[in-house]
Amino acid sequence: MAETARGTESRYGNRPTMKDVAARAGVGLKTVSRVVNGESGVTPDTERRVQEAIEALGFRRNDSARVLRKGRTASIGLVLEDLADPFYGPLSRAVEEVARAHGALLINGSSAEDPDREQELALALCARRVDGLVVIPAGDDHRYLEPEIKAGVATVFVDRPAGQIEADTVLSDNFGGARDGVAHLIAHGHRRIGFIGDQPRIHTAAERLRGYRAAMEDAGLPEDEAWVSLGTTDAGRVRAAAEAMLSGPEPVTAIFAGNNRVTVTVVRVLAGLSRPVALVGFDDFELADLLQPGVSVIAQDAAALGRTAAERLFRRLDGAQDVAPERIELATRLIARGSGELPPAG
Amino acid sequence: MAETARGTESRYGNRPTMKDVAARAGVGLKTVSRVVNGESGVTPDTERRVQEAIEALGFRRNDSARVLRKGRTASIGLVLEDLADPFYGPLSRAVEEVARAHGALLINGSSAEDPDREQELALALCARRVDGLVVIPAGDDHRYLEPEIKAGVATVFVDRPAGQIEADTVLSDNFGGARDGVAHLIAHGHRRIGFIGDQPRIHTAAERLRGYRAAMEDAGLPEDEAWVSLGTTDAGRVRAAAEAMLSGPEPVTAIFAGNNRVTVTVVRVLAGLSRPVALVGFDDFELADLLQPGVSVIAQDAAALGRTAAERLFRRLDGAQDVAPERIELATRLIARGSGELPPAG
DNA sequence: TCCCGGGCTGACAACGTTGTCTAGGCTCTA
DNA sequence: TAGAGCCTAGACAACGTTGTCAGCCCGGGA
Repeated sequence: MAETARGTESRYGNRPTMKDVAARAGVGLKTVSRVVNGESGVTPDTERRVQEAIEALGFRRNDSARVLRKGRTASIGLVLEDLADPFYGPLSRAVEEVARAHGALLINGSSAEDPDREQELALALCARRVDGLVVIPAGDDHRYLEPEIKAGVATVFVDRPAGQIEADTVLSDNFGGARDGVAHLIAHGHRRIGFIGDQPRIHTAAERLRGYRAAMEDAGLPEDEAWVSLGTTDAGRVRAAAEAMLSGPEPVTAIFAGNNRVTVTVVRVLAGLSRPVALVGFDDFELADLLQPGVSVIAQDAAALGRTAAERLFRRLDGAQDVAPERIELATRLIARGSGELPPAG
Repeated sequence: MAETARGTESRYGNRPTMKDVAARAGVGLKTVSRVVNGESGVTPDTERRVQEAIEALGFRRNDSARVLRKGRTASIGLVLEDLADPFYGPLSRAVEEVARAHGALLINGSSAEDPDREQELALALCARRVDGLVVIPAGDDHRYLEPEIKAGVATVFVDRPAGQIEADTVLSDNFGGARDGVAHLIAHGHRRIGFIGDQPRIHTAAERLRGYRAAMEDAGLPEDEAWVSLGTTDAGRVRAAAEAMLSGPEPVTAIFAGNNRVTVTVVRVLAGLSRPVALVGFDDFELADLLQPGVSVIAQDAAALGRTAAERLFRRLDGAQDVAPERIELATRLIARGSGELPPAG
């Protein structure tokens, strides 16, 4: 414990470096570098000696030093809301696959829907000198990223638009999707339709509400304050909102749920009811088809969002710096499974 | 376009460095470093001048250089199977939270259940000099990590044990969980019980099969080759397996599903059947309670697995290097929702 | 025999930061 | 007023790698 194996090739507790490998192989530092990087111009015999030394010492190149020297990290950052959310898993995975195809690693962090945390995370990633950044915004002011973008950090926003700055953005057609979903309910005879959504400061929530309103207006239906409820998506709040709009003298006969978490809670509430209430939810979810009745949804393709964003990002990294920022909108798809086709009860 | 703003404070296209900030503020390099790191010993006036220069130039410290100098990256790596799998989302998030509490970032990658890719990823993370590594093994030989561990990379394996090396491991009680689940079916009168699981080379799959066999044996029940099916968890394979054991002269009256993906497919198969078949699945999943009947499961706590592993890792990083590797096993929990309590039909 | 060219190889600086050490100016006390 | 001591500030080396450049050796041609 007192006497450690110090001073043979490398200091105890420290990793061997190319210098150590070079010393052991009896060659120059640069030759080791050449072998490690598979550069040409090394005789087979020298290469073998170096390889042996690498094996013997358990050498592994220090990428921090490499990055410092080369300027590129071959890694990109992903700032999302919550890795545990089933919507972001596939999105994240899609980004990772594209990154992998470009030889880059993915560093990610969850903002937990907190703008300060988003900023902290994004800037920490910039300090690591990620080559690019994919951001699912929690806040609505991204001017803090301007110096970074100017300095060459390719940045793409996904799922929600950037605030106060111009940048590439990949979105689902939240407005159109919600409008289609509500129109679907209207087509099945509903006139009193509730909307339960996320907090209005969140772009997707606002857009979906706008879609709901557009569909109601298109159909010449009145709107009732009591039919719209916005707020956090925790089960308690959503349950209360649903129960409120389902009671009273003129209860809604159908509900449009603003996202997957809301939908699930609404399904639970409706399961406890005796009369049928129609439901369409935004976002698809596993097993939606197995419930009784199957839950009709507006599906968005999370993987496609991630893939599109990441591809856009690497296109910029591969030279298209001066292309103007673009806003890409992906279509949504109505999947009818039964719950949206129930006729109005009562 | 030809004449760029070169040579004022920093080269065009490159980020400003502390040197640039120092020049602009008219102070020494080290003073900038002090300000950036909030060290003491700088007069308020000097600090203000430096801060102004930082703002003006949009300076952000280069953490690569910092890491090179300091030796610690304040980041840990997570190698898992598939970020898009609903089981790994919460696990990953839990690891991230612990990392965040220790001021570290999380770099992660999916192995896609491919041992070579797992190794490639893990070693790439080591080259980045992550301080520690959380690994959900895809392969069964991890000797390739020995030099890294020896060099000080704290490593913890989760969900499945390390192969061929001694290392900290955090597992669920797969054997006990499966045994309890099958015993639950037996207690409700079943004698012909099927087992559909993942590939036997995967540790969890093997353990769960062992649990199934133990429960059958404990109850003195015979075992039939035709009741056990192991293989990939894609829907086609699982569907075929389920249909096979549900047909013939002596069909099973209950099925134990080896993981969440299998369970979901089995639920689909059973939904198409006229007679009731009992089911218990390993892994809980959202909405299991809303299906008809509710799906009984053996639940493991993915977040607890991740949290426990990450805490173990940081305890090592915080000085407990010489503690012997430990194997921690977390209990599972039977959640009865109806599908496991169906009596044998026919 | 000398010179030239090409293939290998290594010395050295640089990337941007932090730790160490020293210098200079100030205050405080005798 | 001189000396001690503290506080602020900057010069410099080092972290481990890669790019540049120069040197060596060997073979071939004149």
